[in-house]
Amino acid sequence: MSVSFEVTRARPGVSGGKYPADCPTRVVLNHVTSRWGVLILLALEQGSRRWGELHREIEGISEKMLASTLRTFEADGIVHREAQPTIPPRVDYSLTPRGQEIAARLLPLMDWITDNADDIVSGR
Amino acid sequence: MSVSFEVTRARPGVSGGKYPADCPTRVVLNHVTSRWGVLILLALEQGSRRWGELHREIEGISEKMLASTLRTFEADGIVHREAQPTIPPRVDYSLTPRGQEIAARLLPLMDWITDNADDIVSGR
DNA sequence: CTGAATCCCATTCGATACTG
DNA sequence: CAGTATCGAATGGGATTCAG
Repeated sequence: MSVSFEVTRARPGVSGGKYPADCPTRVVLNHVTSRWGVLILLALEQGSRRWGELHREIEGISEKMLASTLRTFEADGIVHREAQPTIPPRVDYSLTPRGQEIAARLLPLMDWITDNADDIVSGR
Repeated sequence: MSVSFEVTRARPGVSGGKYPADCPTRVVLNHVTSRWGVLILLALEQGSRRWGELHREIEGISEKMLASTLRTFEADGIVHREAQPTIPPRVDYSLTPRGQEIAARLLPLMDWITDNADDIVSGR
């Protein structure tokens, strides 16, 4: 299969490389690290969530940003959306396998931040 | 009314927790995942860099954002700034131990993104 | 209940020009 | 070289309204 290019810049992984502006990497990175992206992924990492649950759990997010971030992730194949055509409607969001891989790599970061945020913010 | 939450601590790491809007965690998370934060940290993870090197290596970043992101990280104790009072001036940036801990947790994420970005963006 | 659509303001971001 | 100053543009995000 012609091997996805080492072109993506003959680099040994990210380490050692540059960060071309036009790289798909940038797009995905921006989605994941978007203002609410990490929080949504971490919430879903703990299991499927309904719209309202996400809205409540992620304090401060507006309906607009929750909707648009979820749609972006759905298009990326990171989040799965399952709507039940009932009344009232019920929609569940969950991570796809791909989303789970990302979330798994986000957990160590968040745990570290959780442990150190107080010190950092208070200038220690 | 104080209410200094031990709440923030009462949880078993992030896993299982909520994400209070006023939590220092949010502040740090927003710094790290700011538009250029991750790229700067990963560039510095490979070693000390001069201003101009960072500017060249991180394609697309404006001088303004490079300056302000670096200052934020410096205030957080994540990046160390060392200026030599020479002419022309020379300023080196490097990760503090704290910054290295963060960067170490960013590498697995970036490596995964590097490996999968093409598929995601092209809709596979 | 789960959104989509619209309006509008605040903040962020980027390009350019300028300085020690 | 390493920034700062400024300004206009883009984006984020709140509030409200509407719909299935």
